Amino acid sequence: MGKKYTISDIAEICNVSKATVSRVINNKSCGVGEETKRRIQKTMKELNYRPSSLARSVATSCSHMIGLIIPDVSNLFYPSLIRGVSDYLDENGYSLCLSNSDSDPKKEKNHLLSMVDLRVDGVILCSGVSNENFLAQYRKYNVPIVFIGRTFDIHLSDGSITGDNTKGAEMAMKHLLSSGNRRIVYLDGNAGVSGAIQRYEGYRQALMQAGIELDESLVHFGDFTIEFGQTKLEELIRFGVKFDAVFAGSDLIGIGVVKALHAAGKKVPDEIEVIGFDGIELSEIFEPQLSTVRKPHYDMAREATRMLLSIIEGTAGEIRHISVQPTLILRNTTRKKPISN
Amino acid sequence: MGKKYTISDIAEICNVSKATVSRVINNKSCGVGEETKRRIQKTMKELNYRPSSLARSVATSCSHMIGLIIPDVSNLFYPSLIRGVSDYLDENGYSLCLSNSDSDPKKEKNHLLSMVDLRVDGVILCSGVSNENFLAQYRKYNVPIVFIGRTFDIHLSDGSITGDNTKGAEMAMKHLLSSGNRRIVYLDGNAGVSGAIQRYEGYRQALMQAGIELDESLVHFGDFTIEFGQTKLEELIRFGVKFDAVFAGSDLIGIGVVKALHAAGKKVPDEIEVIGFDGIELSEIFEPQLSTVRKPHYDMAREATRMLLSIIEGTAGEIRHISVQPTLILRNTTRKKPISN
DNA sequence: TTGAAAGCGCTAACAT
DNA sequence: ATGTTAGCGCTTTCAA
Repeated sequence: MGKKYTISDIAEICNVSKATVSRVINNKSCGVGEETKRRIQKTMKELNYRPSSLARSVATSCSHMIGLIIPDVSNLFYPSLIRGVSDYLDENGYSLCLSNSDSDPKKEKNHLLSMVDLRVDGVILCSGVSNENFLAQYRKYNVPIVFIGRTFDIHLSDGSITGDNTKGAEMAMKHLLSSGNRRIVYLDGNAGVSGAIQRYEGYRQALMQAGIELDESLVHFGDFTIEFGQTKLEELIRFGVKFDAVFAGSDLIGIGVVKALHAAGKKVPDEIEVIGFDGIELSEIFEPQLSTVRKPHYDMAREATRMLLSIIEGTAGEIRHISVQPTLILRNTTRKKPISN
Repeated sequence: MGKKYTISDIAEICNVSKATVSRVINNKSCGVGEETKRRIQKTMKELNYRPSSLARSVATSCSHMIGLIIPDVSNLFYPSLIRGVSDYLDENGYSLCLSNSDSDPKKEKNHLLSMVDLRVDGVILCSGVSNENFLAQYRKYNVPIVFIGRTFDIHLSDGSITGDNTKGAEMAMKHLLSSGNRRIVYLDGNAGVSGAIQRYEGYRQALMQAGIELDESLVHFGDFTIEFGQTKLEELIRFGVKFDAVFAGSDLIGIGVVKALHAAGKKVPDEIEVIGFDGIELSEIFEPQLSTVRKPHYDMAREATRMLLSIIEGTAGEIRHISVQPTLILRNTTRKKPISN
């Protein structure tokens, strides 16, 4: 009891060759007699025989495993993204190998290499932080890779999908500007990250179009956390910086901002308006519900996975570098209702 | 460029046998001359050669992969748990295969079977919903399995770790009772789940000890979501049910409760006190911060993983079914400060 | 419809 | 210190 049967055992028991058993395992349409087929299936079931994916993988050099590397599962930003990948893989018979990079280039590199060791059929890299040098090297391993949420040189991946951060930032800023705000604080995560760079661009452009000069004392970069939003805003308040709204580069930062505002006795949105970015679940759960610029993470993740699998399976079409338009969600940290259109 | 080298290629190029290359790959302490070793390492590096974990897995029948099955990554409850597993695996050179069961026995079963196909070295099942029958069957496959957060017959797993839900519920209830509440609503997730059953027991006992008769109209089971907490509480309010506190079987439910209370214009905690369960990150982020009964998920996950690996590696000690004591965290949805002790 | 044989990339005795 | 040989569990020609 509990013995691990192999294809040879089944073959022997059924008085057929391994090849025949293999055929029914992969239910090759033709090539196996009905009776034989039934007999083999029966004993496989009876013996609780399960073909080893591992062995088939080495035989076919195709593992049906996909690697997903994200900064941190426990960051409230990623779960829906993972779920998108996981669901699409499930629906297509692939397994998911997950690892956390903590946005540390060294860890990211190691995990990326682990994935090639594991012979995954492809990998999805989220918000990668590797330097382009290593990524270029990585291509040597010939494992298809797609990026989510990070813009790199187009040759570094087989595909990518990101939100249009510049456009999103512009939307948020235009809204804030349109309700009369002039001094708008802008807080964002790591300054070097493409998303932040692009949002900064949107921030600048919106200001410029409104004829407002950019005040450096209002823009600050830190990381994508509640803590950063909270402490940085407390700091600004403490220093007596004047402002009438804040645009945050992530919902987490935005929530930190609201917390700081509350703690300081400022009414949101009556005195200060705030808009976040991303549209994570938490932005809707938190009270007051955060106005934000939403990117459809779950769907983006599915799409990225679809791209990857189509590349792997050689059925890939053309447009492989996608930028999706975010949408402005006005909730309770902004005053106006959505502008009709 | 981009060719996939194998151990044979390396052997050939270095004029040695595969065995020798294998030795340096696994850096067997003895058995390889210094010079040969360097030479082999050099060409491995130059050619970007990476040994196939897959192939080694079939050769050694040990994959260094662990399967983790959870209900839903995107449920705010699981991320820290996953992170605990992932971290411990990382530290020990194992890979993680993740899948979502959606608490659906059928999916759970399929994923469990996928894991044996993948020949993972062991699996961790979170809040499993399979019937004990299947779980008993599953043992036939001889893959070590540990449970987190669900109590099953001890023979169904090689180990398990759960919070002491009964005790936790009692703690919450005693606190609520001690501040004068008599009519305490109790909302929990799926009635069939062991956690809920145990908490119900704690609820009953606390009431009994306080000499209060259990009022069935105050207890309701649904699922572990904000929506359930919210809609059920709205319902109770609408029906005019009288109560002065609520104990929720999960933080998510608790937050839903607070939302409903706010919407109904009830002051929390002044008019109604509420205590949640679990101690997820959100309970601390949400405003008002939720009082709760915390279980150390991250550490529990690490411990479960430690148990699993020690079983796999045959270094397992004894106590394999652990129940951890939760702690009462009093925050802003309860009136009193912690009772000194 | 079925089988024999070679091969996938690696490890592990057992020799030398 | 190194090589030979036989596997690990499966797939895949090529024949029959």
